[in-house]
Amino acid sequence: MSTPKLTDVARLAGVSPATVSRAINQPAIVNAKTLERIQQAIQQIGYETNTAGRNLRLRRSDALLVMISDAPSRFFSQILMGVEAEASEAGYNVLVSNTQDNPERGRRLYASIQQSLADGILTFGGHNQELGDLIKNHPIPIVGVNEHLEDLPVPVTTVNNLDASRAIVRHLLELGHRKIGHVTGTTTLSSGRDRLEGFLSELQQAGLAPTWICNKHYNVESGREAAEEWLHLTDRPTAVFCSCDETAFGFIAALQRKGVRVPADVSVVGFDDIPLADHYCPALTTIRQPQRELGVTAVCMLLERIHDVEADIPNQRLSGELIVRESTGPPAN
Amino acid sequence: MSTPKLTDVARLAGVSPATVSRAINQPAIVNAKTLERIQQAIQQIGYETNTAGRNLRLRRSDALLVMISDAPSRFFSQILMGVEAEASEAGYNVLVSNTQDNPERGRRLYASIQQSLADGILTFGGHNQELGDLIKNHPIPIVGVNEHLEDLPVPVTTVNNLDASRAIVRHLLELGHRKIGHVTGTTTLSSGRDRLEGFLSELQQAGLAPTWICNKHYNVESGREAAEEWLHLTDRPTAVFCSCDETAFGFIAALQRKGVRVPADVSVVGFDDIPLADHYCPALTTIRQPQRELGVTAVCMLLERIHDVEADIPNQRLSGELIVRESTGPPAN
DNA sequence: GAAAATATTGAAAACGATTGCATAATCAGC
DNA sequence: GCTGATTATGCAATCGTTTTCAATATTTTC
Repeated sequence: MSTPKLTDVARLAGVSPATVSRAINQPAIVNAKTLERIQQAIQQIGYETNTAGRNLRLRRSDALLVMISDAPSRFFSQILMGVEAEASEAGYNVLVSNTQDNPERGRRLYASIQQSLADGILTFGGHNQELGDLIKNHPIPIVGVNEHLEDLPVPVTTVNNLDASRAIVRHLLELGHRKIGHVTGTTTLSSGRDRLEGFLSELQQAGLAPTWICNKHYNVESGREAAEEWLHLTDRPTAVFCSCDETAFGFIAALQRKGVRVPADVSVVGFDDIPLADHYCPALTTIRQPQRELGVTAVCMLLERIHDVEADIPNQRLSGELIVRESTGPPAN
Repeated sequence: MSTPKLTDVARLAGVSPATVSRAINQPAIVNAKTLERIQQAIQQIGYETNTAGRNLRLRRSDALLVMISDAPSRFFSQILMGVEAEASEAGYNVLVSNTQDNPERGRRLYASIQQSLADGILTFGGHNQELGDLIKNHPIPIVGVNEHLEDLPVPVTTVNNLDASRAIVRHLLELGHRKIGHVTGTTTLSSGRDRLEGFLSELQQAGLAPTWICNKHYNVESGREAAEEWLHLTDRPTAVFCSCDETAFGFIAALQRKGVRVPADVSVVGFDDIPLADHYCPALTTIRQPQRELGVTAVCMLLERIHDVEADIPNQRLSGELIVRESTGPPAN
């Protein structure tokens, strides 16, 4: 009466449970005639494999855990779509959990593996502290997304922040800018540091020093705050590289409110290419990140790692693409 | 040598597995002295409950499945945070899966319940077709988020789209507008229809007819397209209610590009209050949706339903709040 | 201090699926 | 028609927990 199980199928098809199991998992090795009878029985009573039973026996979960930090990542959902697609393609389920930046919760998440609740972990953003000790003791399949996990032997997939930032600076130099500023992202994250470093190194290569560096975070408020600062500068940069699109929007909006025009008075570049970037006024010059692909790549790496925890998987750097739109132009002078 | 199990704890503590299990799940009924010995043993060997074994025995999964459609919902990740928080509070895990608008995949998702992979389903957006037959045969714990599932006995949590839309129209009327237009959302979704209906009914109550109705979808492109149309109107509305913030942004940006000023030339209202709304130029008048709370409420309803599938759970309508900012003002005349 | 009540524990049977080993059935070759 | 190889199936153990039922130990009550 309740949900049908393997035994029920077996009885109906007149075979042993073992044969039914084989019919499902290795159809090739069971007699064609028998196979058909079993499949019919399965259809007839609407049998579905019970995951708990299967997981128990196989000692695995076919589930992936997505670790995130409370602040919804800038384009978390986009990446998640990539993750979901690739994982489900490979027959895995996707669990989402949130550490809420609480080390204890991070530890419990890690325990999911031991609990055979998940076979591997994808971690968004730097979760170093909570993972450090754990990973050193017992290597578990884990892959980082977007951010490097310092000092931890964890393979990571990111966009090439260094190159992308250099491309931005080069673009601004080509437009004729010589006084260039940067509103940083969160520099406790590797992406924030890399974007800053790319910015500095490309400037240096051109024999220039940064005109303005404003230490902020990846969000809209930072853009507004940066705009306040910019307005009070005596020697204003003619172009500003904001470390993400949201920050750029906050920056531009705050300036526009004070009558400063973009790009006539100051050029602004973002990073990420969120959907709105193309529809802002002015449309935003930015770096397009392969968001979905980041998710897909991460899952591929994780699956490899699950297959062999010791596998030496190199970090994947996907390249971002500079998209030139309306927010950048020649300096005013 | 491998991961420790209940038996190992039992041996170490010198008790039977049964007692260990009780020590974990109902500590009150086990002798204080024994309890402590067991807890020490658990600590010592680092025992973690194996979920598969537990799920098999208990015939449940402690997992929730979040169904989504491919297009990342406008603020999917925000709601997801609410879901995750509430679910983990209640000891549930959260699975994310994507039907990709494929009925077959929807069916398989549903099967997750039978597979004891998840105890209940949260569905974002209308997944009627794929669920219709299934739900009628076997009632399963399922709750809808954001959108009503037509003709299906599925409890739903949404924002009160009707009232919110009325509030918008009232706000515009108070400002003196008499020629008001609406760019609809996806009207195959209940939210799109409700927002339209609220718009119409409030106008009617004021003895007015809508000046312009533009049938679009929930995205930025729709806003741009609507702007094209608006520019070609002979009798232009002085205020436009866009069905979501993104659409409003697309609309405003496209107008600004043609030299039309907001709100001087036309007032624009959005819906959702995404983070950028407050930092756009002009800052957007919109409806604040309790995104996180939507997630929390949905989980509460689902848990009730899991507890008793037959439970009669009323739909929850959370109220949105009109946030007046800079994008609306008196008509130009 | 004995009987009755209560508090703790253990033995063993599930939960549902998979698989090594052994057996039975089929087939090829001579 | 017999031998040996091959193909199909079944038996039974196992994965790690939980829980019923019964047994034992500890109190309480009169």
